[in-house]
Amino acid sequence: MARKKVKLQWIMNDTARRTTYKKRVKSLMKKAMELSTLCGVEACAIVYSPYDPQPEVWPSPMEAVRVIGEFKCRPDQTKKRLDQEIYTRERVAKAKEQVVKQQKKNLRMEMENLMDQCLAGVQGLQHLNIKELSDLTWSIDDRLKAINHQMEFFHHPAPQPGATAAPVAVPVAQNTHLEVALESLENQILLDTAPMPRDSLVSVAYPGGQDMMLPGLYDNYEDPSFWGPPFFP
Amino acid sequence: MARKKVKLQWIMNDTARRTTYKKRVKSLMKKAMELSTLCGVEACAIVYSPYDPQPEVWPSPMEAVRVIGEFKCRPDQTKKRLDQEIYTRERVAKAKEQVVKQQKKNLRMEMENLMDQCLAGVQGLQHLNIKELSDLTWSIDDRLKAINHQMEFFHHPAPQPGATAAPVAVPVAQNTHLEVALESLENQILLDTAPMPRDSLVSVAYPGGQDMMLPGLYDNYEDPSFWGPPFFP
DNA sequence: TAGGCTATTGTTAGGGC
DNA sequence: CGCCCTAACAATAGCCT
Repeated sequence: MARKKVKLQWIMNDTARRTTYKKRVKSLMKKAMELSTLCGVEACAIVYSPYDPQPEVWPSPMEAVRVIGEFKCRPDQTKKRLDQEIYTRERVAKAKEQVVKQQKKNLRMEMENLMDQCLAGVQGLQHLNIKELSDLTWSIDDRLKAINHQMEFFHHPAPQPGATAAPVAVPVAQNTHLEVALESLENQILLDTAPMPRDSLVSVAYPGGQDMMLPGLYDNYEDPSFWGPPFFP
Repeated sequence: MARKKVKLQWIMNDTARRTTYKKRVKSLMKKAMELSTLCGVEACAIVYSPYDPQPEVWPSPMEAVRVIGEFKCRPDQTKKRLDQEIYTRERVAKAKEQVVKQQKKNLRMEMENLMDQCLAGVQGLQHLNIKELSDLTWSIDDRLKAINHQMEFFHHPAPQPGATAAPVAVPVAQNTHLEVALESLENQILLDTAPMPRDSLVSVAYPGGQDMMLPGLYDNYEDPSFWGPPFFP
């Protein structure tokens, strides 16, 4: 019995995932058939799965290809919508890349500052009194906290500034702060770009209440003034 | 409140159809999204409707085109499946055409017989006694019944033998006997052809219990022996 | 693995506004 | 038309075989 409401996320358990797939894909096709019959509309649905060499297709491979062809070849607004989508997608990708880049830059700068301070401290260690030593320790501790704060956005990945962008290829149950922020950024752009905002995008939640600041929708994310380190003198 | 279980057929009422469409297409896209998320599979869904100049597409026009392209270009079994489907479809179309053709032929022959009998009756009317007159009337009546019986398969269309095939373009609530028979024939062929019969086609019901005989799966439906008039001397 | 079962959640037809 | 509501209907998660 459906004891609990399942969360909308990738099902880890293999057999459960397969079972759910089999049930749901069948339902989906049925729903498509019902919609087409009840409302007299043309429709098609295609699902690729690792459980079958052939994709699941409704109403038939031929019909699907025909329907899609009609959709692809339409020269009017559909074409424009496609171009618009390509444009938006590129814009989102570019913005995301800039966000990640700047985030890494922040991290690197803070680590360099920390190293500088450590180096200075070590070099002048013999000349410091207890008070100065304590201050140095606290200062270094602050820098460490700042670094940790920055690193939180990357969560799991190694804190090396030169590392590639978090390659979270496998589905994860818990998104990193960076991922959440990127998603929020994408939603902002989509909302700004879309002529008619979709319902699913209207409510842009910000889980976890992180304080990573997202820029407004400006065109050049290269400008570091948008990303100025909030805690650097 | 959903007081009654709706029948799976085209909704006549315009506003109700539109409302149902709006609700169901939204649900369909949601289901597609859930399936894709839960099971980590690629999927797309496209619905054309008269209620919107643009088709409803999930997950996006671009993705849909990409997914379809992948499906279309696959050279292996998918291609074979397409060819197989084309072959089957042609076979079904040919069989259906032959059925309609023969049905019309039957109708025409019966009408000609009726006319012959009427003509003979009229010409020899003055020589007939009461008994012969009664027999003639009953005979003509039988022929009329036979014609009506044949015409039942066409139901609404004009009974002219030269008329084009029943052009039931608009959705109808009640299928004609001919349509039901043709559907049954199609299902027979699909069952016979399909390597793995689909669940939805296994139960080929024959609503109304009509007595129109469907041929077995032979290759030449032209042979009138399969369609020999059941009530001709 | 695939079906069958059922408690539970999800969908939606029909109304009202 | 679109939106909200609710009861009736449908889908399905988790078990079991």
